[in-house]
Amino acid sequence: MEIEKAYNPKEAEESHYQRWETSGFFTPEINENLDAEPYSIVIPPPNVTGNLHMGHALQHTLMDTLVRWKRMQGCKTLFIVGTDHAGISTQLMVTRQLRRDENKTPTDIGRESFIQKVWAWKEKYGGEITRQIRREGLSVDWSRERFTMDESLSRAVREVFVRLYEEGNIYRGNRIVNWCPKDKTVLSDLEVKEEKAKDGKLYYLQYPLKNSDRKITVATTRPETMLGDTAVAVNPNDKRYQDLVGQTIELPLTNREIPVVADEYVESEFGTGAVKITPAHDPNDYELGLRHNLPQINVMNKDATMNEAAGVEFVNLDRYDARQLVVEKFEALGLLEKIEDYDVTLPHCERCKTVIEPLLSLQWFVKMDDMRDLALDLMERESAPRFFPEVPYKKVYTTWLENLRDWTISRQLWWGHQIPAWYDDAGNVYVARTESEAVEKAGTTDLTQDEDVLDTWFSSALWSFSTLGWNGEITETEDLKNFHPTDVLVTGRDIIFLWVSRMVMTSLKFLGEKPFKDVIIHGTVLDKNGQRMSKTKLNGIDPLDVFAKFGVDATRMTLAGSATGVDFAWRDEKVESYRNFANKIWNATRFCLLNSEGAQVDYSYINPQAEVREIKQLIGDELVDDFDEEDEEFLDKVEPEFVKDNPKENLSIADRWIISRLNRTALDVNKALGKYEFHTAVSLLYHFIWDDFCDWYIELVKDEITSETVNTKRDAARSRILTIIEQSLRLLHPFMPYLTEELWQKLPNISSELHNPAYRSAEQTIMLADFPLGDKNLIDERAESEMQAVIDVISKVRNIRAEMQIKPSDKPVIHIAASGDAQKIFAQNEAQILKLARAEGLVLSEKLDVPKASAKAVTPLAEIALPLEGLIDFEKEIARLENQVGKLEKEDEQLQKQLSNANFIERAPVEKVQGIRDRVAEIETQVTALRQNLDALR
RNA sequence: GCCGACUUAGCUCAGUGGUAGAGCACUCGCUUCACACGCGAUAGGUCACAAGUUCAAAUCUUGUAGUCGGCACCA
Repeated sequence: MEIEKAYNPKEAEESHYQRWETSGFFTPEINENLDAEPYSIVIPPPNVTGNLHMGHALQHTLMDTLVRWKRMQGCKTLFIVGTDHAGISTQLMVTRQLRRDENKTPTDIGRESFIQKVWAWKEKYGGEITRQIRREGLSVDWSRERFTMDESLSRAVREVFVRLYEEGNIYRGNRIVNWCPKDKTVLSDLEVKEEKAKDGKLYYLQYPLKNSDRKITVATTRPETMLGDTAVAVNPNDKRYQDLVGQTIELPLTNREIPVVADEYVESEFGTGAVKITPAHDPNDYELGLRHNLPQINVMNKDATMNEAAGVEFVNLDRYDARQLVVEKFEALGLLEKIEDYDVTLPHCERCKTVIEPLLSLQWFVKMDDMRDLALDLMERESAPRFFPEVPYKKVYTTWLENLRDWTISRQLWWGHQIPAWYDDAGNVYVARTESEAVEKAGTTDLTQDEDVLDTWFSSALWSFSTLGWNGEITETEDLKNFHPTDVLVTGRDIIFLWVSRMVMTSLKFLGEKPFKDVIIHGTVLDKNGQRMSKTKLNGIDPLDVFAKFGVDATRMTLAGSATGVDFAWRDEKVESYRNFANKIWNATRFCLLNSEGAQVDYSYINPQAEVREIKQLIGDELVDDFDEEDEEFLDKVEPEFVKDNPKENLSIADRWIISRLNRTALDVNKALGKYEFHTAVSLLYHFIWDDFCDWYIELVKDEITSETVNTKRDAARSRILTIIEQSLRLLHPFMPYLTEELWQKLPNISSELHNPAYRSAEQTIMLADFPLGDKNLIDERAESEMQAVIDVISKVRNIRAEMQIKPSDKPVIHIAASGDAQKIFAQNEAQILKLARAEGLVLSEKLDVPKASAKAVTPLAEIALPLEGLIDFEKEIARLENQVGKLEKEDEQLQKQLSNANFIERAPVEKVQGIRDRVAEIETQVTALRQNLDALR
């Protein structure tokens, strides 16, 4: 068989995905088992404008690993994929393109044609992210791909809106909101990021009192807002100002008069103890204004320039220019007391980084209280959803819910779900699922729909069930029945509030069940200096570059290999090591294939009992109707017939050892994945395959495998190693889909017969093979410890060889002194010991009888000596032995310290104490032997 | 201001109440017939610091320092 010397990821990556997809392997319908347990995950929908980044790659890898694992186990598996319309960023992108290509603004072309342009843009470029998802190898069901603005999903949005409105949980009102002057839309609190201002200043302005020489000083960071001041407030208990309460101020730069009011909100100790009140431009002032019936004067336009209410001198000035002018004018009037440097953190638009302007504005809001309580109850009652890692996210999530405030859901955009509210001439509002429903309610066709659209996250909040068909009108589908609640949500911590919690709330509210059982919060991939990757810092690592350089599978291993929930700095070296790992597997398989004549993949070669059981079952079925597997007598009767001379039963220590290790690994991998400890699974597989299988097992059986003598024994050995690699590939498949499929298809005797029973009629693929669960009965402690004894001997001899600088071509004789039982083990593995330790003879005895010029070593079960006449450097040998004695004695010292502690003997568990005593005895034996050797050398 | 996480070998990170682990880098040796993206053998750590709980602490508790993150407030 022709097989390349090195793994070429690109070839494998290009050849399998399309077949997987078109053969329907990704759809749940591929599962023929009617009773199969369902398993489902919805992908966090990436922005339709988006490009794949490392965060996606990480979460996608984790989800796909779980899905592939469960699918191989026979679950009816659904992995839902789709994209998010991403209101603001998509609108911005198309706006930019419109300006570049046609030098027009959205307003120039009008709402309808602009939206058409966005759809056209989406058709043309929106597929980029889905192409990249395919590249990652994700086993998502493309036949169920969704977009948040699909007709059914949009219907779901309107349904939810109408129902929340009708029960009074959605309302329209005037509130101080976060206004982005650049994007010209309102933002929710979660889309605002607080950042330190570079050179913040605090301005002290003096306001003269009417009919008095007195002035009252207020401090502000935003002097331009004074043009909209409608009061000055002081604390009622502040003696300095008590007499001024109720008096009138002549507000400079305006011809308005404003009152001094008293309010508990003002802290006397802070600043001057007097606060200027601008109800239209500050949330606290707004509240205070309501309490004191103050007018609200909006002095700004939507782009943060001043409006006419600010006065003729200021109109159309940008807010910062206006600030400058206000300060200059106060100075000219002699009313500028001072300017201090001041550290302020200012709210910024998360997307465009513009400083947010708090603005009084008429918007739509959701009252969250009812839904919040549903989510909190769920956590209280069922501890659901379960967060991984639980600390700190369970608390973060709960605390946020407890302090939840109303959600601003309207956005001044055109791209998105237009708010299903219509107004008649009189300004009456009709909220309805459709325009005709609104017309019916209003009794007139003369209606105008609300111009605004909904926050993108409003539709995302419905994602877990809207993708499965729920839209209010349709509330029951096969998919909903089978796959909701979904099993696990995998996402970043930045959207726990924006998305995770809102999905929980809407799902509980509208379906009466949670959207998912578990939530995995993955870590953040940082750059190699531990900095967050960002577009502005240009330190981002493009997953596609990494794919091209090291392969998709190596990248996936790197990502899955990081501990769940923990941030980690990106290292190309790490991917490189998994690239090497891929190559290692490639070559191990290559070796097996180069020696595969007469061999086949057949599980009974590594688990003869499975075959025995199967045959017994067969015979049993023929002999008696109600064959009972537990019927020992019966079993014994049928056994000898076919067990005799079965080559599959001829297992060496090494065979039993690797089978034991394989099953242990399989058990542990399943256990780790069950706890979402991907990194544990990765590490188990890495070390089983590289260390146990490649470094030891292949070497141990190499001579037998490559033997030119054709016989059943050789073929059995070949079948065995092939089957072990086949099982290993299955275990690895959820992590490294391309490599494992590529190799699996090359193995002899591969067929759908190896599939999980649920997929027997599907075209052959490793992704539907039965995932090895591991068999406890095949764990062979004895084989493991016996193999360890052999490995110890080989390692010690290798150590002597290296330290004594013995040429590879020099082949000494190994003398081993050991107990009779141990001698038997070494005798059974003589050929392997000689080969791997590069020796030409093995002498076994109770006691060593070797010349003085010998190098020696001890293992727990054996004393080893290599007669090295003429090769031995006595000085070096003494140093080497002393080094070993030193290590053992250091350990002995620590253990003795424990044993000399009476409390330890008394209180520590008996087996612990005994374990230490045993170890001490072992050390003593070894030290004695080594010392005798030292004495002999001196 | 409140809450939280992290600090382990040169680097990046696992780990855990009972003798410190990996990958990479380093040192030495190897054209050993799957693989130099390899093989073999070493070396390297008072597990941030201090106190406490315990027979036993790198692991639990408290405090300190540094790093990072979330939330709130900001006249």
